[in-house]
Amino acid sequence: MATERTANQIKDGIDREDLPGYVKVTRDDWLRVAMDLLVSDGVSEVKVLTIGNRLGVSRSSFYWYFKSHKDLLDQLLHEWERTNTGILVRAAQTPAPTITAALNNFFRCIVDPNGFNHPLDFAVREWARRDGGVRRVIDRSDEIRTSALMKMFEAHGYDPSEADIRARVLYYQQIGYYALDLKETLEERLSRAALYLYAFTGVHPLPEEVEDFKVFARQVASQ
Amino acid sequence: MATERTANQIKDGIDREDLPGYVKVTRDDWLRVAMDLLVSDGVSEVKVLTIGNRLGVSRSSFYWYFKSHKDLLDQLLHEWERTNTGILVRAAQTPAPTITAALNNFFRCIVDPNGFNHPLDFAVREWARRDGGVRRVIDRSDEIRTSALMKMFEAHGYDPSEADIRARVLYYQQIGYYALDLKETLEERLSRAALYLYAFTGVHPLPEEVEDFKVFARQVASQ
DNA sequence: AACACTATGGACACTTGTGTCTAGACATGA
DNA sequence: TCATGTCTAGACACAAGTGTCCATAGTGTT
Repeated sequence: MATERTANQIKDGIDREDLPGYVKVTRDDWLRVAMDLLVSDGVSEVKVLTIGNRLGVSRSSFYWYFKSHKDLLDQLLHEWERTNTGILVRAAQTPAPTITAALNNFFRCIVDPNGFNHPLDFAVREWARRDGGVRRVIDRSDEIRTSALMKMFEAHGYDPSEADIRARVLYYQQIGYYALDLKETLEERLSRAALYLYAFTGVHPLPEEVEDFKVFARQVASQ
Repeated sequence: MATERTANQIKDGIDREDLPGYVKVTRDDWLRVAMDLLVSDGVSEVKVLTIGNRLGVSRSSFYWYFKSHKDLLDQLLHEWERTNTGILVRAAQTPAPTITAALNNFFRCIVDPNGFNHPLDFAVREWARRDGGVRRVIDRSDEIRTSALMKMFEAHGYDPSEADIRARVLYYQQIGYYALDLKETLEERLSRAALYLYAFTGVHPLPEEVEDFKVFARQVASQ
């Protein structure tokens, strides 16, 4: 009896018989669980012990893959920097016939689960409050993001100072929305889409543009 | 030699000879330093040891005034609840001739150092992410605040659905602005005031209204 | 079948935090 | 001046975290 799990079958019940040698978990496994913890509970909960327990592996094993706890955190920050800002900037730069369509591109990447990762963004932001190094990295990213959004408004005929303000209001309110951590449903959010678009651009969106966006949002949400 | 400070002269060099009996610090001193730590470093840094060191007093003394560490945190949350939301709601309810003037009232309380305390608000928000009890308290406050702002827009002729959106954009972006923790100077912010007002209301503010606000902001900033 | 190599487990040392207990310092009032 | 009551200091116990050391479990190789 006592059907003990073999070394390669721990971890969420997924078989890992492909792993070479006497390996229970990989470096990526440590990183993945660390990232989950960072996102859901904040940097202060990213603990070697906690991750080890989740992986069903002893704490000492961690030090085979990472120099130290700080080493792990550096990797997480680097991963954030590599992904989130690039996604947002690319969305802002996507060509669009009207400002409303351009804004739709922005919101597409916001609501897409495979797009901008706000829980991660927010966790890193919180982390930055207690770590000057992180603070510097995040300041650079914010600058890059807002200036990309400003260029987006400029490309649709707003003069520089108005483009700057609208970029800020748009970006700030989006960060604020997730800072509030509201529990709205998708439909609640979508019911306000047309009015949001109007408030952000100052022009009334075409009904078909609003409808396009709603279709897209429902589609990615049901993925 | 060895000019030792007497028991009543610790704490930031302020004489405290008025304290009765053999008292070095008061309950309020513990609360005040705890609040400072909460605001500047987050709830995880509100430690009995740290506060005690800052007050120049032993840790044990803490337990004379508070039942436990959690007891202290409860007091801080209660203090936040008592102050911040009320200040914002009162600003939103202040009578105003135009929507621009009403918005100026809102921003007045935002920039006033004696008004809305955003570092505290943000610290509590961060805290809520890891504490369901705090989460419930903060959700209630957000609801109260946004609905007060919505009523403010409605009172100036916006229909309910537009008032709702404009209240949300205004409140979300304000939370976002402080979430970003930008290092703008007051003049940088003021240079954008007219455009912000336009973006939030959809109507161009009168020059004298903008000027009124700038005068007020410079005045409270130099206090 | 012995070996080598990689990754893991467990014991240990150290640090930092909370909370408890008890002796004692200090002002005040009789 | 001496007792009283209020606050404080220091020692202790305990828990949870990081990091180190070394033995050893498995795999793959010869």
